[in-house]
Amino acid sequence: MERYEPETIELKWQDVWERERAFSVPNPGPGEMDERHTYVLEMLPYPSGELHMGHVKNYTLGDVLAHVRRRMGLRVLRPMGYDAFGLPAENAAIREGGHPRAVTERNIAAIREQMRRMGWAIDWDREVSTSDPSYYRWTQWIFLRFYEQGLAYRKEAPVNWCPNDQTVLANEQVIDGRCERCGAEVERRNLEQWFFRITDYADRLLDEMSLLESWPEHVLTMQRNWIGRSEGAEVVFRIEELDADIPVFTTRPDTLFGATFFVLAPEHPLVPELVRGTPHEEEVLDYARRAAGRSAIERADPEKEKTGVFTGAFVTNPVNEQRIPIWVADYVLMEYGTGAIMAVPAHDERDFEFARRFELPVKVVVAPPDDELEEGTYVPHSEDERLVDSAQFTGLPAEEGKRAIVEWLESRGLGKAAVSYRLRDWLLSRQRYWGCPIPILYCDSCGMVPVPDEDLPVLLPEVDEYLPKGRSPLAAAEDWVHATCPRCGGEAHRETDTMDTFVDSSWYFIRYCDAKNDGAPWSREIADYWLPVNQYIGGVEHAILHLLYARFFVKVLNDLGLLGFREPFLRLFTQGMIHYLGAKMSKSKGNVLSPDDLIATYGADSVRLYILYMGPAEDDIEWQDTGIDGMARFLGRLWRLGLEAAERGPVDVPADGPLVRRAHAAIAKVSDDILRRFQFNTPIAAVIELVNETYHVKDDPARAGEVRFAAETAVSLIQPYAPHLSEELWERLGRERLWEEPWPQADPALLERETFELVVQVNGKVRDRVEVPVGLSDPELLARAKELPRVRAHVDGKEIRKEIVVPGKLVNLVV
RNA sequence: GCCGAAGUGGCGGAACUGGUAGACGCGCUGGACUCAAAAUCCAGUGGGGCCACGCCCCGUGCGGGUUCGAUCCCCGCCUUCGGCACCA
Repeated sequence: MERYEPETIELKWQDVWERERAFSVPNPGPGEMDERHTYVLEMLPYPSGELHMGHVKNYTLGDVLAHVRRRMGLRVLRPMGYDAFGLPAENAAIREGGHPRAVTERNIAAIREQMRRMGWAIDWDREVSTSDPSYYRWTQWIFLRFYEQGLAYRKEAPVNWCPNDQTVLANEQVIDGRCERCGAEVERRNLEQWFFRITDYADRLLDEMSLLESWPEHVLTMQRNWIGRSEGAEVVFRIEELDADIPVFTTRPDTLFGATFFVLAPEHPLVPELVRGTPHEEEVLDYARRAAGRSAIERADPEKEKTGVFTGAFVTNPVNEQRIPIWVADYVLMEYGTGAIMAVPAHDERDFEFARRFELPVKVVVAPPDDELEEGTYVPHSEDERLVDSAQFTGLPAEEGKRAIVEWLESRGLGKAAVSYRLRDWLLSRQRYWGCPIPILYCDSCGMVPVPDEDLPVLLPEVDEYLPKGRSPLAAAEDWVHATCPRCGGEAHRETDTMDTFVDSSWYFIRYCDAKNDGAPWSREIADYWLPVNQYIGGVEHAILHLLYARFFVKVLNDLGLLGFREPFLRLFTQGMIHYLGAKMSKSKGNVLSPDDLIATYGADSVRLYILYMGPAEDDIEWQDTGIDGMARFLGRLWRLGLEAAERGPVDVPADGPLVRRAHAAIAKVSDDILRRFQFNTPIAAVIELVNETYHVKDDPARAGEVRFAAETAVSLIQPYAPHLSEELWERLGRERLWEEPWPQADPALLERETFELVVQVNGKVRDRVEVPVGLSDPELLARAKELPRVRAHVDGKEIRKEIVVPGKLVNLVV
């Protein structure tokens, strides 16, 4: 018999699919706008190298889903593109040596070939690359719309600087004080940079989570933590000496009477003023300078003892007119709240630690009712606490106390209820070459001027030296930098920073809908037809970064009237990572598996099957070298089964029979697992079982019809996983175009059973099983159970105290 | 420290709504075919015990609880992984 040779079959069908543009899905025409459709999207790859096993898993998952949904009769959008601008691609170019464009194009070509070789059913007519002028023209266009709304702005602020990548980073790109991409310790620098006002959308990013259909709870939690909304109050403290008011943010206005000192962040702008000409000036400024020089990691070290200096100045607590000393300490962060705090050591662990170190008073103002007050100690938060020693508020429960004190402050103009967020505005400018130019001009007389829409795209200039050097390499392109002001016609120069790559990827899923449109980024009608994405699939590493940014973009674009929906991704699935030899795969560890090698050895179908068979798709899993052998063996079995059925020729398929019923059970199981449970490993096991059972009776001539039906069903069900082999067998079985064949339907009548195995327990322990007809009454089932000898051995001579019958399943006798 | 997820054979995992624990695959053992090997096919495979071809006991991280019945629900621990972390 002809051997199963994956490579021959796979190349053949890949050619067919490409020739026929088999998976291209045109946009609906005017009369088709109500057609049933779905958008299956996987996160697009960075072309910073070739595809790795994580991509293989990601895109195979999406592929299975897209195949099944298409065969269910839906119009399925399943596009692909490349996140080609940005640090990953540029660093790859520097590593490999070569111009970023050349290296990126080479990587894209390699990835495209790998995708083709995996047999993924992609609509290649919508392919998009974010570094292509036809794409980034619209990234710039969107930027200008944000700019017009005041949502893109420039300001000087302390920012994160990566000394290795020689650029600033967004907060989201700093992990434990280190650069997300290269691991270098980031530095603080005061620089003028471009920001997106994502903080304006903080509440909507939280509240509109309710519009999502299905996101993993841990991703929502991560986003909530990242946004970090806290409710409290802003309270104004007065510095008489400077005739100035300093607001602080607190979540505990109920502890206001317990404020015994006050702390400013070292970077607080009032610090120099406060100490000018005083004996404390030198010491305080010196402390502020040293704090500025410390890295974020050093400053946040929880082991470190708290440091600080007294300024010699005092503020007045608005609730009791008490004057409390002002300190400067680096445990107060300039970026959060107002950069100043009221310190309540009795009710805040950090303030308590500081108070002990510098021998400052500790005053308890909130405590459980019967607590014996011990002054000078830390009193942790408790459920039933009430205010003590707090003038007219004494005795109120803490929650009521908060409200009452805030009201009192508001009525006197000394404070107000306030909300604070951990989220910062998104720093989007980068001092790197390989990115989307920011379409802004600086005119000597008009100031900052946006590039008019009709002048887009602002093309990325060619430069000789694109290596990072701390300021944008674009500045070296002098001809490009020099421009004419579109307003006054005078001299102007271009913004030379480029955009963060996450800007590019915040709207690519919209462009896919209308990828060839050169008059607009998309047609709203088309975008509203396909979007929001019904199923998004990708790695959990983007839980905050990309997924938060894309949600923000869609909300803004919705406000601008450019989109008719507010959330981009209704359902999100985060796949687990693939480990190899006990660790995450990485080049430095030398434990990288190459998809190409695996395809060469086993064929794409076996790789596709095994990557999903290994375990639940959301779990991290360990790749086992021998595991894939099982998939190759299974496909070999199915191959022989199919060929033998094909050779036997057409036979009548009986309407019923044990194997026919098994096949229908498999249809039900596979469909339910994929479509309802989103579980991709167990369907494979179900088809393997069907094939094994069929294999055992394949040579029985009396059952040829059943065997044929079971074999065809197995081929059809495994098509989303192993499309090449399935297509080949389908053709040899005298059929064609399995990828367009309607998804099989299980006949409910054939899923019904005439008998079932009744489990009989005594005291909850299984003692016997017996095959009985479906539909017996409870007393009949009990009677059957009690007849069984093994049951009698445990029951005879004892009194049956209770009888439990679970219809269709089991009987439990309690003695 | 706070928040979240997970712990099941030699291994990856299955058990969907509280109802047969270990589906399916890997590995391993024995057998068939073969001069031999590969491939393929068949059978077995959680641990222990015995009056051993059938039955008994134990068994889903640990200790309790609820229930006729718990991998599943509740309480308390342990371990691992992930996120946040001087955020006032």
